[in-house]
Amino acid sequence: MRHSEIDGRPLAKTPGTAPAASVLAGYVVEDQVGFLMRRANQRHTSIFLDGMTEAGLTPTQFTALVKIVELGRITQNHLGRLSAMDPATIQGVVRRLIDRDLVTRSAEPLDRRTIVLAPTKAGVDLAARAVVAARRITRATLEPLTADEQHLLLSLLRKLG
Amino acid sequence: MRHSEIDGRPLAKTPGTAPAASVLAGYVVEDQVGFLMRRANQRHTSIFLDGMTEAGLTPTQFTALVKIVELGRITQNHLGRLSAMDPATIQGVVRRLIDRDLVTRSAEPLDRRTIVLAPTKAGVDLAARAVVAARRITRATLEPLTADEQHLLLSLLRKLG
DNA sequence: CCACGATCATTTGAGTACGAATGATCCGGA
DNA sequence: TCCGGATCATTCGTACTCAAATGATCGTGG
Repeated sequence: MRHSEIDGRPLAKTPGTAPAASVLAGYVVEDQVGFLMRRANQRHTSIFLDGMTEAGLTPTQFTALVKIVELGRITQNHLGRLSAMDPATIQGVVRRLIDRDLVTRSAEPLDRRTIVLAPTKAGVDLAARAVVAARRITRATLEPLTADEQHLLLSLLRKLG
Repeated sequence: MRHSEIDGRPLAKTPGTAPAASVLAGYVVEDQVGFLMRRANQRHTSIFLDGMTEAGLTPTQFTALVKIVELGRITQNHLGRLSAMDPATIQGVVRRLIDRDLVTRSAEPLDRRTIVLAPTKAGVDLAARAVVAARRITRATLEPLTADEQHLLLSLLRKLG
């Protein structure tokens, strides 16, 4: 059990490179939090994009737009912090919202470093419709769980945040 | 409650574009699964990269390498399925592992469409060291939760996968 | 008042993620 | 046998994600 023998498994026929699952010492990647969260996220993103085709928003674009509509006027970096995106990320997300005329940017005379974002009428309207879709998306994502499990998951994720 | 008045919140001073948080109808982005999972994932990725600097592996590179070491010989697309990555993604991940001489690729005469991947000695050695770091990373990620909560979270994520 | 540290926004580079298209190969049924 | 559908790997385009560097501006302590 301590010599580097290969146990039951079929040996690789590659000359020189002997595979040794034993070096992993029982580590199972697919049981790790990271792997499971990545998979869960992938599934949710897929559900999101499917359910959001009409609005044509990605998860991050949706988050940013909702916060802008909610707050009316907000600075770009501040929006990023509220939306859990760093300055480099929020920059691209906001640019795409502006390109689609969902958001406007204007100078802030009181602090010339910043740029103030505000929703357009189209942005508010789209956000309203997108929120309806988002509720469906949340339900679909959580559908494999019972109501109790759903609340449990949310509270655990909150603690992890 | 049904007319589109603005409730307590301070009104935006932008002329023309009146923000209306009411159109969101009580929707709170930061309470949604998608938002919470994205945040939890960000935190884990950050912990992972910090704890994996010695090995210099990203989460996906680590996952792919571990599966290759575990299986000894494996086809690229098959590896992608086991690692939860589509063909386009696994291609780049594997290329970087090959560039670092952690993995070799060889032709498969029995099916000339496929490419067989196998770990090098350096790949096996690195995987062994990386697994040690990965156990620490998993502990650090789950540290805010009690032991019971940790198991609960994993089982909920598994159901969601 | 001015110099220094902090903050704002942007850019670049590397990596993950996926849809869609492509070309090569495989395989099963007519 | 050969044809059509499936699978394999690659490439392209778009988007998110972060680190690091940059330049502009702000605010404060000396």
